[in-house]
Amino acid sequence: MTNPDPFDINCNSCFGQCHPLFRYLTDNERLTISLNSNCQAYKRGSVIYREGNKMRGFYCVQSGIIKIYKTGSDGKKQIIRFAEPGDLIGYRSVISNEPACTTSEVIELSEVCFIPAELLFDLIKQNGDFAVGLMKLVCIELGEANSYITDIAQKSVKERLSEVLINLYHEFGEDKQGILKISLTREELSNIVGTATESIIRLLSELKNEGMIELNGRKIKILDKPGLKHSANM
Amino acid sequence: MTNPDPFDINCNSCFGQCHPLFRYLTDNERLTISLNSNCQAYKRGSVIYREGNKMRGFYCVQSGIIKIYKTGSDGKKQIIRFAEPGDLIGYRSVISNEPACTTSEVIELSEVCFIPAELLFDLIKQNGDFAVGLMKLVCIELGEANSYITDIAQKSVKERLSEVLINLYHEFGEDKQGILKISLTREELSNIVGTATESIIRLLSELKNEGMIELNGRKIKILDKPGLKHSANM
DNA sequence: CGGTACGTTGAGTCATATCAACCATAGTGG
DNA sequence: CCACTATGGTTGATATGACTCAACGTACCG
Repeated sequence: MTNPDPFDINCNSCFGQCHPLFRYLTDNERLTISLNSNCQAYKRGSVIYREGNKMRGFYCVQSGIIKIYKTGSDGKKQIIRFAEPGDLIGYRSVISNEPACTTSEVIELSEVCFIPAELLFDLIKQNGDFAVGLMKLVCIELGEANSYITDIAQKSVKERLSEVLINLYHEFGEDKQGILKISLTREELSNIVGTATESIIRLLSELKNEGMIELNGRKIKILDKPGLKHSANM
Repeated sequence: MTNPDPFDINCNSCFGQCHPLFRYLTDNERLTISLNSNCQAYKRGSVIYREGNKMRGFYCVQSGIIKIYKTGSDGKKQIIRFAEPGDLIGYRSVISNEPACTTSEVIELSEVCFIPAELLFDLIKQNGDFAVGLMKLVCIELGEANSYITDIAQKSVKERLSEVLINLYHEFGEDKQGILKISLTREELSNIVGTATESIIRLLSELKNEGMIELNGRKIKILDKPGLKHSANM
């Protein structure tokens, strides 16, 4: 339950790393944002915003990895997605004007830039290309959510785990030794797949025995991508 | 596999019944739309657009009920949501510029108005209030999808069925005799809950025996709303 | 009158959750 | 420096929710 305090950082070069969306902005708009935004670093375990919070703005991720999850009625976490450098988080609740429907918690040391809500609305209204771009972003996320619903409802736990591993590979890639760059606990994996931790452990070692993956603690190496995809029924 | 042809209808008064979103439009914008849109009626079983289709525009529902579903890798349908009078369908794929990720099929005789994609983009760029309103719509849908993911991943089939019944009540209401206005086959219910048809049948009669609901073929009457909510773990 | 779609019930099986015990590791405070 | 505690990982045994398969009933429709 530790929740380390964030700390201010210097972020002159914010927009360099930011979402391609910001390319649509005029110099003037960019200036307004950099005058009104506020960058902070958060350590692993920090919560950037919590389910139920009223959102006064949204965030742009400069570095690190963040998990976005919902808490079910029995307290179990369900990871909805991850945010990486360039991603925006929290904008959904800002726009829909609802309390945050998810919690976002840092997995790897992250630098995050806060941008107040009013600026977001101004940009949407002033800059049509930005509006279309942002809307495209939400629509893609919605499409992914729809697929996720179908998968969870219809696939077996093993199929889902295989699919999750493939997705993590596509999203985060692997290092020189072929190890998945994102490192998750078994529990976090179970919170993505939507199952018990023990099931994840058993199925991971099944996949290992089938030669699909190699395991070394939290380090996961995918050995047989086509095999895994097949196992995921993709 | 029948797919009755749609037929043209007169739709002078389209915008009267349309989504509140359209209130943001100027008279001029409204005129442009009514000159370029095209209303048709579709019978039960008709498919308005099919998963994988390239979308040349989106639709505004004037009357009727439409189910929006995805087909899983084994061919099983997963109903994502329903569309009612005033709802927009198909806009997600238009904006994200992807092929349709769902199929929309008519459940009850529907009048539907087609609006070409270019007009949508023009409106977003020209009319800031419209842009914000539409974005709000997508964001709310995304929030609902996130809840759905969590529910399907964590709740039992019976909890989900109870919740679906409550949701159908809120969305469609009941007639004078207290019977849910939307009438679904057991299979359609199973395609919402994400389970086997037989399970739905058994659980419906369990809920009946517990005094939660009354059954008469497809007619479902909710007797004990608080009880159902409790059974849904809401 | 036969066909087709829908609904129901029973029996058997299997995937997955749950419960419990145990080990490894690392951080903490006295 | 050591005992203590928390966290994460693993394994086995057991229970059960939910699916599958199969048979049959029912109703409507051309």
